[in-house]
Amino acid sequence: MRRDKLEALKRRGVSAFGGKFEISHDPGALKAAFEEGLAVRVAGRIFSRREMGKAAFFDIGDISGRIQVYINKKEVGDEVWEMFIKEVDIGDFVGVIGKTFVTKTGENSIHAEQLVFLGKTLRPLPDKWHGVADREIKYRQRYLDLLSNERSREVFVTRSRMVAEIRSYLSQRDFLEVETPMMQDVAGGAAATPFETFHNALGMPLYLRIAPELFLKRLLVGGFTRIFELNRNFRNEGLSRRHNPEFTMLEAYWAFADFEQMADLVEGMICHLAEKFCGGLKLEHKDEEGNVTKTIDLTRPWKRTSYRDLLRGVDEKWFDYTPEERLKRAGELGVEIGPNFEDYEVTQHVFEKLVEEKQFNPLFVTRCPKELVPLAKQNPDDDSVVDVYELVINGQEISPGYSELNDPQVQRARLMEQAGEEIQKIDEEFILALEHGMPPAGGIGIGIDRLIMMLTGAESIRDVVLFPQLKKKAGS
RNA sequence: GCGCGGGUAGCUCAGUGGUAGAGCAGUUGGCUUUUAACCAAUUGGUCGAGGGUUCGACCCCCUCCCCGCGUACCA
Repeated sequence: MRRDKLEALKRRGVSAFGGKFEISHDPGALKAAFEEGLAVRVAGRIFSRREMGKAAFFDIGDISGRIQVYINKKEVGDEVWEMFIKEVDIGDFVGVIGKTFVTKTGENSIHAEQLVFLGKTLRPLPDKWHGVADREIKYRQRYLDLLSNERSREVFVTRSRMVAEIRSYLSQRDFLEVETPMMQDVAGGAAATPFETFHNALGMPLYLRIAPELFLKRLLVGGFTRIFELNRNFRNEGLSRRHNPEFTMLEAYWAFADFEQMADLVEGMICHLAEKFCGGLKLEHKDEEGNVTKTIDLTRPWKRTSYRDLLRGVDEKWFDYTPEERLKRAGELGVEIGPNFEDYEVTQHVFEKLVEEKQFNPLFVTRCPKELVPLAKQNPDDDSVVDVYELVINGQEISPGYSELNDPQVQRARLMEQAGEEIQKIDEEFILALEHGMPPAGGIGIGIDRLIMMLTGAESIRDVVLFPQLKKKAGS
């Protein structure tokens, strides 16, 4: 049907897929800063049309927004009018040359003097009122979601602006953005299963990075003092509402700082984003009907509490129990424990289920057990804990921050302890770098996707990642 | 991986062991200030795939595929 119109356009001497068209305004920008009587040239896709015999209204737009156009037969001429009626469909691209005006009903619009055809759409757009509701279509064909759901457009435009703002926030504080390898010989810096690939010319396996940490620290050794990297990490693990196999991570390192300065930096940055993009520090998450389901209060200063105190809040005698008693108590508290859990892992699971997942307002968890964080410095007064924070907001870990471990001998020992059961191999090149001297430093990581979820009120990571990973459909 | 829910027209959704439905989109006609335009008519289906039960299956049973939620894995 629409293909027939391609032929009709050709007969009319009109290029079905258009070309250059100079514009004076983006549709949304024109609508936002409307001024009457302006000569304008606007291009966009037609999203709806209302015909009335010899005149019509239609809406054109793009990611910037939409604006209404008025067109009538007498002014554009019979030829263009006939093309508009017979060959132009919802979804097609057109250019409009005309003047801005306000309709009887008060709608800021463009009065078309000329209409230029700029591109044919061979398939119909989704329902104009409901948009795309099918999750699978939203994720597999994100373009249809963006075209038909205002909310999705908002989230992704906001994400883009927030990421740009993070970069500018850090560069204003003299942090330099750097790029380190995504393909690594040893996938270090975290404990996660990596994706494996193979380099033919070098004849060696390579791993997609699970974290940039060990390379960023090499740069501290090399004399950089304030650096960050904001890019993708890859982890070959399960998918969930909070996990996508590739996700965006910010890591920043600051020489001669410690984890508390890093906490201040992160607190300041997240509050800045909330004030700039979310209208303040009280965030409301809403369901599809617009009812408030959750409120997150980012008012400063954010609480800083030790890991052990938080667990004592669950059970004040938690650390007085024997490991066997803790295992039993975890069961009583309804926390499922795997078969070969170490004692600290039992405690960590109780922490995750009964503290982390219930914590919506920001909380810096400090003095975490050293087993959990082998790349951080031990506390000088109690070497069973490390000088770190784990920032929890919205029931999720949003950001860890460390006083970075820079003693190569201790670092090797700590990684060896860890490597026992984990697959992690020691990155000898990293240890070698540390032996050349890494300055004391603070470091942070921020899971950007989860941060965006928290700030935009998205329930699933798939709603803040443009193309989330899905299973390949049979036959496609 | 396991458990629960889902897959019906391009989109949003109803539906029943006995001829497959609505709204929007599309098509045709009418209408020169509409905005979920309106009025009239009309086209459109592998009911996720395959097998089974039945006189008859979109519906019941089995297997598989995909999506969602939960769970497991996850510094």
